[in-house]
Amino acid sequence: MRWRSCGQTRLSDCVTGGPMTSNGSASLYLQVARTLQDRIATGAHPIGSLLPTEHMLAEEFGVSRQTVRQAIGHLRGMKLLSARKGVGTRVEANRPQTSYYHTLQSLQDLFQFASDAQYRVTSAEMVSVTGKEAEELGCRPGRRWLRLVGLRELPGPLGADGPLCLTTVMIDGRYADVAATPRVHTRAIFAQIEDRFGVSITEVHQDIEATVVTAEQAALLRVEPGSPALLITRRYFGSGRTLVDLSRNLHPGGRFRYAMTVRREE
Amino acid sequence: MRWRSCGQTRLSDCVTGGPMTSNGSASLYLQVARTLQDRIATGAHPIGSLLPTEHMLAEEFGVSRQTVRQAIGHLRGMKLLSARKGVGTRVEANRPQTSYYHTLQSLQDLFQFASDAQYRVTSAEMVSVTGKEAEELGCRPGRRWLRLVGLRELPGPLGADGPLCLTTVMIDGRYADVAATPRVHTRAIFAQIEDRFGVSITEVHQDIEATVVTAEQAALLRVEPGSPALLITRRYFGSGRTLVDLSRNLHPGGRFRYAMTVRREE
DNA sequence: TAGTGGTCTAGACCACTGT
DNA sequence: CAGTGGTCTAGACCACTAA
Repeated sequence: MRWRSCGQTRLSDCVTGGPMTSNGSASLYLQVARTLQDRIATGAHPIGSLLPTEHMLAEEFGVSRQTVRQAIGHLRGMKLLSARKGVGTRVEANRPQTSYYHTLQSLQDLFQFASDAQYRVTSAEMVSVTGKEAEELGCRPGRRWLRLVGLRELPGPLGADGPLCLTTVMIDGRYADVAATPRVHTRAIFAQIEDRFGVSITEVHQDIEATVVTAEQAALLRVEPGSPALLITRRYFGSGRTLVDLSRNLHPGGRFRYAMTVRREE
Repeated sequence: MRWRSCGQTRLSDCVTGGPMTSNGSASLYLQVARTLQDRIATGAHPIGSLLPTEHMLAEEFGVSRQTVRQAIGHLRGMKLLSARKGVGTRVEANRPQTSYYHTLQSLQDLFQFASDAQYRVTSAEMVSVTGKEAEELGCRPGRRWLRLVGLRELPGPLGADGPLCLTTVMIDGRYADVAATPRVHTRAIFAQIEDRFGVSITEVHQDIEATVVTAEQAALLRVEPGSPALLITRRYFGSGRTLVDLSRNLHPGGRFRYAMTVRREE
């Protein structure tokens, strides 16, 4: 069935005039968009169905096809519609979903310490992962990964309070060259892999839990054994959801806390 | 000075043909966009400067103004350009900044426990905040807030392991009616305030730190004293960055961890 | 092959801005 | 006021999809 395949609709009949919306002077395409949005919201165009063609809508509303396209473009921006060449315009959602975003300028913002922090690697060894560790890395047992262990600390007098965290990194063997031998890193491991191998990190999974430090960890971090700490595990995924590297950061409680702000879209 | 105020530029001279980009068949507006992007990247159009007018660009490239607008719209979507009616098109950025997003369907997703968890309030008292507490709430001393103290727990047998967390909530006195007396809440406090008072939460600040539970807290949470816990503080802001409510959640380490995924835009 | 959305043009008028 | 971007039109051709 075609929706109103004939006959013309005056936009002034359709636009519901809320108290805040001065619809009288709204652009034509916004009036069209609003009308379509109302129809979608009321179920006249169910989710999954195809909208009338742009040509038909143009005829119905008595506007040019370009104006209809602008209206549809507006609703596509709101994820209410999607369009495919040769097919049509599909209804994707009932109403605009108010979602909230946590925006990062770069992945570096996941780290919440100064960008000049240094990662001093004390041990770098190639290992064949087994059992539980292979499972954590999402690979078959026997695959080779580079394991780094070290401390992250601020340079100069700022670092006098002790290390920021104790960090263990597992790097897929393919990218082991970035840190094959122990040294001091001033750039994040994932960033070095991105640059050196042209891999692009598309997704990061971060996991935060509370724990208490063991005697051994306490000595390295220069805190009391049994004191609280945040254990932050990050998994960096490249294209195809393949794990590129995994880092495990143990932050002494007193020296660190994780802050984030979430904003409503728009 | 006007940039190339006269003379025409053939697009085929401008588009740099990377190995992956089949530029030969790219849309005209994408070729224009690419050319402009190159010029911006190379500093021919410095950040903060105005682009030549749409009319001039159309003339220069030998395309219609609509096509230039499409190209500019493309770059505006990438936050490289911004446009103001009556003024012009301004260069905002050097190159596309790859930003990453953490998307939430709703603020409920900040909570990482089952949505049927109950908040059992054991104490609700109106207080006049002073000193440090007033500072935390960003208000003058003497302002009245409602303080709730209680446990969040799962209903039925799922809750047998003990409470999910020990939660203290401070509610701006204006909205105190939503929880004036101790009772069991099945919906988040902020959501009740949103519904009841028409306030809309536009921003949430979340703060995660590690701590160890005191003897008193341990008894309530049914864990060992000195065991690790996550302390999650959330500040809910309404329009104008006014604090609507603040919640402080103490999660026993073993029962809880905070997970989030960040994705590259597009 | 018929019909879709994607692109493109050459015009036109408008609201807004800065002088 | 002149000039800007924002909107709108009536055409046209194209690449793509599904029958």
